Amino acid sequence: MLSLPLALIIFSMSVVQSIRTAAVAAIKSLYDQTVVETDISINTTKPEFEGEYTIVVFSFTKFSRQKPEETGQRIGEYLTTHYPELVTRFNVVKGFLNLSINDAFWTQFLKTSFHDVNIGQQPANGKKIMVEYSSPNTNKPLHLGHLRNNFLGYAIAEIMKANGFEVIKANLVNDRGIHICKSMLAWQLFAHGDTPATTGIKGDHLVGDYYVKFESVVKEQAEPIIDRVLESNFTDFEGAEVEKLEKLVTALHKPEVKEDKEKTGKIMDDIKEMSRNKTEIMQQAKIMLQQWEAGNPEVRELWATMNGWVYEGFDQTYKRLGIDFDKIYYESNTYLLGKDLVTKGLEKGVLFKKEDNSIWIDLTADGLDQKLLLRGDGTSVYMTQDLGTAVLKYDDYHMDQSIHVVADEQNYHFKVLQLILEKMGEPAAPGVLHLSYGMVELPHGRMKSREGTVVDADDMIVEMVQAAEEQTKESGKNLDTFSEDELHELYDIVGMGGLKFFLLRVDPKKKMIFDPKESIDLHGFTATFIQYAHARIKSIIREVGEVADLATFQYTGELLPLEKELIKLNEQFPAVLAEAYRELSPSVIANYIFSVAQSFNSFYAEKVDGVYTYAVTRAATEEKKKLRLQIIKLTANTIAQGMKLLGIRVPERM
RNA sequence: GUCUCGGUAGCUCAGCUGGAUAGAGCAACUGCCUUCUAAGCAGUAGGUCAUUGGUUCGAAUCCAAUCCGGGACACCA
Repeated sequence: MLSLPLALIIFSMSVVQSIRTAAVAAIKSLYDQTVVETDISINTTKPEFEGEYTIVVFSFTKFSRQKPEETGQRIGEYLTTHYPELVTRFNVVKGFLNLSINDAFWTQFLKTSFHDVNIGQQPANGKKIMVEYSSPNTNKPLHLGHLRNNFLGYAIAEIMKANGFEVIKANLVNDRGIHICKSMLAWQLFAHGDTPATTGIKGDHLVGDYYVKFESVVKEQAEPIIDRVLESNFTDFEGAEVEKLEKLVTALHKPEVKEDKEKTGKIMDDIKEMSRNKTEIMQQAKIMLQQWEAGNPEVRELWATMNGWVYEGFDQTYKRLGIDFDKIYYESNTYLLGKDLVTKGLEKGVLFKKEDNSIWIDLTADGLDQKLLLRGDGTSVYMTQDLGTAVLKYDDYHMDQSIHVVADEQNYHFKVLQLILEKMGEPAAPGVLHLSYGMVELPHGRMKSREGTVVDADDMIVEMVQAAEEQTKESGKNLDTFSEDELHELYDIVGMGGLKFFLLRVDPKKKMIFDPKESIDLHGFTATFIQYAHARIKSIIREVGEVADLATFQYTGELLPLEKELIKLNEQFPAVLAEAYRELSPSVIANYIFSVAQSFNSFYAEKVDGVYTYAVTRAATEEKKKLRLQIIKLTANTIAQGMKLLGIRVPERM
């Protein structure tokens, strides 16, 4: 085997990858057995054993026909003799082959990477991905749930970019429908011409206030109707509705239902919902929606004006959140698009028509139900619109993948959407991917707008930045050298970072509990902890100043444990980045960056007999100083880059 | 009812493509600031990994059943 080129190849790969390659060769040579690299299980070595990485050899005993200990011993010997530039020592415990990686491998990696501010960035792979996120309704301001969506979408887009994809960030704004008509109507009835300008209220909040007003009027007007229904007086209803209500009310009086709170609640919800639909103000809202669809100029103008207020408000919030989009779709422009598709599907025989002219798809063969795609009167439903926009987006960009960041309560909807696109043979179909994330709950349970437990996004931002300011002042730090502007920027970096990190640090798939008290905490597993580590490093770098020949320096002595540990952790960044992409999970990055910061803090603080073990400015030799400077620069770059992927800034000092 | 996701320390979460004595953070308790920032470090305590059975040299991880919790199953979006 040619040792020099091999060494070069190995130096250009990750450590784990190099070990895999070497192990495959070892097994081939020792046992004449061909194994796939992915069949080799490699873990980081437990701290109580010597070594950095461990090969699990149990599964090799099948073909080695030796005890695990012997197998490990032989592979270990092979690796140290044939790959000395990679593995210097080994030890075998049971079926675990612990490898000590050559220090030169680490220092070589360090030399080539420490100054790379774009560390982890993969070369372009020629593939295009659209990430659609945020997707707000225009009748209410953003709340905590939207924040998780926004941060997730943004971070996923960044992670995709870092993995070499071309990314289009898209926002599909739901700007039309009964919800916005509710706000418009209530504004007409009760606002006396108030605008954001005359009231000083942020546009999205003003519009949201009238939505709330609308709902309270509905509630008021529905009460007498509900009372009549409960007295079996159905004068407000007609036809099939009367029959349904009769059934519901009869059921309500059954003794077994009376005892069952859950059943009673469900029946009452049905009655309430039907009654709400009969209120005068709801009827008016429906008329307004019809007028909107008919293009009534007055309604359209009010609609444009109020949506304008909302967009101004949203833009402020997005800016504050540090979130942006490359393309904005409006449902008012796209909601009619699905109809053509449905016609096409009908011609192809994928869809079918019922007697009332409504159009359906039968998914029973796929274990799902029949699904309505077009109403009997020819108007579209939610699914029709989503089909239309999916096709439109594909026509616009021809992306390889289209990721929809949408809460997991819509899992069924997306399953159906994908299936329909597939059956229609749409080219967009294979690329559609639902990034389903769990809802954000408060310690007491779900946020409910009717109960006023919704946490407003703008309020949340203000609170977090305030908390950052208070805790900075309480910390007893010397803030004299900071200007007012610098302080405000710092509070912003810390407060916003805290909020983002808190929402991104948990696996997106899982629902999460948002405890306001905990979210304000600046200690432990938080953005602040990581930002602090970064600021500390920058402080050291400033103090050290320029060091000659750092870029070409490679340390040749022996590495101390935490020096090695930090380099090793940093070296894993590209692998972590790839995993975050595979799992579509920014939390992978968050956890990793935290462990890097933790590791640095230990490195920073270790002290024996009053002397810092890993001192940089006061290192015992010039070589150690250069080595550690490279290490901390690398660490700062990894932290900054990782946090950037999460949309979180890191301060130079704090 | 059917489908689906989850159940790990008092709390919030990692670990889940099977690997060594299950890890963090918070809360509790001990220590550590005259030397590069104590928003930190070192340590103590805290666990029938929901339960039961199975597969395996090896199970928190895979399979099955059960229990508990969330969500979905609209001519709402």
